[in-house]
Amino acid sequence: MSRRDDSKIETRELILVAAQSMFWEKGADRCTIRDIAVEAGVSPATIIVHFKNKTALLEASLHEDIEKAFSKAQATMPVEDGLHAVLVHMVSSMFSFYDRNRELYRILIRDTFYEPDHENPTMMKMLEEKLQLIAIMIEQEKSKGTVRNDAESSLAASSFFFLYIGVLGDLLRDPELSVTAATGRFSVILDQHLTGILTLGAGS
Amino acid sequence: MSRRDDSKIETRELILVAAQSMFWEKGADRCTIRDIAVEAGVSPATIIVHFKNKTALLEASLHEDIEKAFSKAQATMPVEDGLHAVLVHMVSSMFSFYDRNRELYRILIRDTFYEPDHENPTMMKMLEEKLQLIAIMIEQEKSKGTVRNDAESSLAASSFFFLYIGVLGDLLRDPELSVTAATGRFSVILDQHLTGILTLGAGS
DNA sequence: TTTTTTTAATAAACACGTTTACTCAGAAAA
DNA sequence: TTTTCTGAGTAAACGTGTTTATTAAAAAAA
Repeated sequence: MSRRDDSKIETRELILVAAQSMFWEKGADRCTIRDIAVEAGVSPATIIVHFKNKTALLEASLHEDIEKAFSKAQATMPVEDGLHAVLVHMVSSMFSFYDRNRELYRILIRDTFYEPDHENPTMMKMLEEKLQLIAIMIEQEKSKGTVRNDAESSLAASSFFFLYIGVLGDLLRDPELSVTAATGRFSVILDQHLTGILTLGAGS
Repeated sequence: MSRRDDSKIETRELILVAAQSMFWEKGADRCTIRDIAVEAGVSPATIIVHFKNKTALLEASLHEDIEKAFSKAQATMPVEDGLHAVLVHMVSSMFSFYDRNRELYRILIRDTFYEPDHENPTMMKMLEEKLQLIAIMIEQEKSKGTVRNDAESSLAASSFFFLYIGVLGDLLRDPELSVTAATGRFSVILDQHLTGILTLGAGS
């Protein structure tokens, strides 16, 4: 590692630290690249050299903590209590995590989620990874016999994710909605999804 | 109606027509308010006077057609074929509609969906309306006896919507994904949701 | 009719993300 | 060591959404 590379990494870290604290305190929309540049002691253009655009900087600022929160939730999964309990636990944990700064995570998702072909890949990459994990869990439930064998597990994982992101959206948009209420909402929705809402024998 | 009000409406219409054709042809991101202003023969500031911001203009440009597409789909619902067929029909119709300009509708959703407290209300208002409709349909299925009475229908409607918007997101983000494939994906997901993915007796 | 008030429309300016053209210190080559 | 090359960092400029201050014409009041 040359001296030049060292200082490059250092600069990147300087920017990242400044961005993290400023995004967190003022909100992503209310804090400009110029603000962060001043705080980090670099020029605005330098930030773009290191992070391509503001959204990429936001992703870089937040994704590590999200990853950690997920791992922590995963480590405390009530594996004995069945699929429903496990999934509600994961969702509830993440809801609590995002609740610490709803506004900020709302903007992260807004600026990340509907980009095409994953132009800002960090966040979407992470999601796909997690999705894979869920699919594996469902596959394991199949071998336990609790999930029907004909249920395609990657689609079931997608469904789970769509329901999760849906309720999460409600949570991030609506300041009136408590984490508890959102978790309850998700719990019911998941239950409907697992057991079906049709009367027996009415399946399509 | 005074002469001033008349000309105001006329100006608004001028802007709307220009916006519709330019958004459609160049895409929302690649066409500026200044472009539209020139096309409409007004100043950029006038557009903001009439529409508050670019997103509001985009909403106003598109919402009527979306409404029409939905009504058309609703009018051709295969009501005899059961809930699954009806819902897949609605979703399939809307997918085909959005397929005419995926890029444009992707941006509409991106700029609309994660706004807080419904700052740009047009699109979200519409969604809530449609959600209400779905909830009523599910309620009717209950009285027919095809849906379980203990399934909360507003949450069931939300679920449906989350699954729909999830697959729609896939469609709008991924140019490789065909309408047929997306519809198929949704059909399976909906089936899972209606009948449940758990083995019988394994319900929570 | 004359005066006052309202407001649709606008030009100019502003804010902010991003691009461009350039510099100069450090690495590589001679 | 001297020269050449590379690329991290930047100042200045640009593009574009939005705000501000102003105007003038229509409506209301006198």
